[in-house]
Amino acid sequence: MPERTFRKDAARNREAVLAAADALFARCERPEDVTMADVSAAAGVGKGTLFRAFGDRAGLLRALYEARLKPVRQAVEAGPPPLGPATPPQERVPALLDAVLCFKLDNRRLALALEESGSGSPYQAEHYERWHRMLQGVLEQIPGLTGSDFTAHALLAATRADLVEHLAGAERVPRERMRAQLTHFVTGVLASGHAGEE
Amino acid sequence: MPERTFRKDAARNREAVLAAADALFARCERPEDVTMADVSAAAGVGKGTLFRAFGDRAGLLRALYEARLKPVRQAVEAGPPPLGPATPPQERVPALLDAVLCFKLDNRRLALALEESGSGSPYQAEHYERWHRMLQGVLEQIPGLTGSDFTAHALLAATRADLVEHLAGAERVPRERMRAQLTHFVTGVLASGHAGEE
DNA sequence: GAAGATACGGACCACGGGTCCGCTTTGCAA
DNA sequence: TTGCAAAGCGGACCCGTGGTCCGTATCTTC
Repeated sequence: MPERTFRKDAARNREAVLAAADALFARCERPEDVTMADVSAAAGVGKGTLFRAFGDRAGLLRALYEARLKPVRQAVEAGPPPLGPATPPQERVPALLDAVLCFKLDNRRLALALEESGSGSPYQAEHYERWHRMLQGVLEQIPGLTGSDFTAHALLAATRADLVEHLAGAERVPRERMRAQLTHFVTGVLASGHAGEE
Repeated sequence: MPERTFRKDAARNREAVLAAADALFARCERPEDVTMADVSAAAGVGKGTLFRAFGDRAGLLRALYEARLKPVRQAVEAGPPPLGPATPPQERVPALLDAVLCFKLDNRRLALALEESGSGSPYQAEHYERWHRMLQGVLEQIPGLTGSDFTAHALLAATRADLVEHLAGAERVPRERMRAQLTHFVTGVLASGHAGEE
């Protein structure tokens, strides 16, 4: 099997960088003033090492994001209801979006950094594609609901990192209130398929 | 009145810069590779002039955007239905969002440039605030609809420049189809307030 | 037309992402 | 244990970009 074997020091440094970046992004105010040099310095590593390990800034962000996202992904792909695949669509869609929202609330700076510095639009990122496909798939199982492709985009747009950041930061909307509002909104969208039918 | 009087050459140069930037953004593929030096060169003007006239990159973008947006704003604030204030809310909300969408379709690159280079999140821009206030105000006139603040944000999020760009560019969704989908989505959201009442 | 204010413009600066290459470490094999 | 590629290291370096500065040119006013 072609699974590359990594040298011990390379692996150690990779972890150090990941940990340092994590800490820096958590602490900082705006993600763009965590510089690559900062990260490498905080990790006690040269810039060259950092760039060889992750390719570029976007690569580092992606790696961090993916690592943090892993538990959520697993819960969605093979976990118990209300996130897992056994959930009826009507319930699962709000649960999915709530999970996304919570994730972004818990990782505000990181999500922000990824979306804005992610080398172009966030819509090219594979993790966005994954969410979109998943959501669209579930939406399609809801009878009477049309335009699942656009609907999935629109619903995900309501959880964009910078919007979340704005609401949580500038408008000081408390976490639970925000979750309730999003859920209410999503539920409304799902119900709308049936609204005009009577 | 304290209305500063501008020197003739200053005014001329300002216009030249605006026109040049407009052309460059319209032509380019990705907005971030229109550089300030490019703009000043295309306008036949020094960089100093450009920066004195507009402050910084975001200032230039904002000025351009505002200029383009003016007709739409007027139509919204004092025009005939379905955009103007005389329109019943149920109709006006989709019309407003359709107008935003069309504007972003017609000015893809510019809107993109402004949202991503706009010195931080787009949610701090005053034009966003204006749209949001307006939309929220109209939403509040719709009986049975709650959470107008969040709903306004969520609906506007569905017209984000990079989403529009993604759909129009990568997914090749035709203009009319996109408008129809957005309108359908918006109408659904509005109807949802009444869905659970019977 | 002279004088003061205003604007011009391009050389210049700071800074951040990303590269390069001589040196070190590691891991395998004899 | 020792030898020796190969893999990895790291910080000096490069480059492009936004933004500044100031001597010079242009406008306005009297």
